[in-house]
Amino acid sequence: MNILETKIPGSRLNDILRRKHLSVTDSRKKILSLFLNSKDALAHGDIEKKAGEKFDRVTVYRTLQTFVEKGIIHTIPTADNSIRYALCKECEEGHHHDEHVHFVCTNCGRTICLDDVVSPKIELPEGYTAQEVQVVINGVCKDCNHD
Amino acid sequence: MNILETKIPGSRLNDILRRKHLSVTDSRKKILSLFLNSKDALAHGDIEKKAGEKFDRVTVYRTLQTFVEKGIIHTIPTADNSIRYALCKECEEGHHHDEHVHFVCTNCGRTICLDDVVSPKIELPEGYTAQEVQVVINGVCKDCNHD
DNA sequence: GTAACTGCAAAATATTTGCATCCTT
DNA sequence: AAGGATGCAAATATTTTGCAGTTAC
Repeated sequence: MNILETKIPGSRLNDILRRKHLSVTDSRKKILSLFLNSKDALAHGDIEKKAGEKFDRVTVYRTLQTFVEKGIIHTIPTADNSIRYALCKECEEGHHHDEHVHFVCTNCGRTICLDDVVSPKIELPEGYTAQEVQVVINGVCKDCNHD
Repeated sequence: MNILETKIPGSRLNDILRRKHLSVTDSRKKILSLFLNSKDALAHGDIEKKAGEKFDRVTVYRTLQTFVEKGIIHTIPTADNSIRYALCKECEEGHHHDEHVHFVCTNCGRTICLDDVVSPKIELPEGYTAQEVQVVINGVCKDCNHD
């Protein structure tokens, strides 16, 4: 079985899946490699396109759901309907906390994890307790600002 | 024409719509009154339910879209697929800036605008410029913490 | 060999569009 | 009266479900 045109060694894909007690299959390796090779967050549609005709649409849905449940990827809410998914540094190490800032470029449309920018502490009104803080910043990304 | 079981005076509904150069219709008044009467953000489905069988599903879609375009309501991205809409204090005054924090209760599921909690300034990496900062906090709300 | 995963078909949902009719201004 | 808004029908798009066949372990 080949490693599906990627820079990511197959062993690494295996490791990540195994660590999450998932069986290693072509579709999971392929989809995981898409995330590992992408700097940006991916929407369901992106994954279908990038994976080619190789996998059933339903398999993509199920794989993404499994990955989210196992903490391999996380969802990023965006103002337009399209949920995006991203695998981030922290997630790879096994402990899932996506308390970093997400950036959506209004020019190129890319959604980017800013792993190094941590969500700020926010004072909540009396009675509210926070579990998770999601920050999505819309603006112009590095690449687009160069033009 | 009656004012559709609401605490909001019809004149106020008219004013808001007129100010946005929208013609005053039953569906718009009804949907606007739902927002004015609700402390929480509403999803498309909520609105259909609360409006009863009175309006066509398509009208709800079109009305929400119009309201967003005119800045009467704004969208709140959430991690689950469901976009929610809310009319906030600032919006009523005509200038649309939703730079406040949104709170999603993991217990009761409500989405709440915390109008008084302002989004923090966030240091971005070199090259990135911010236009809008969306903050969504998941946690337990005031009401649910009382139990 | 067994449990888990995939693909296919189809159902269930959600959203968009076109057009004739009705309502607001 | 004219333009805009609505409702209905239907086209699309999206997501979920059931099940039989296949694959990983």
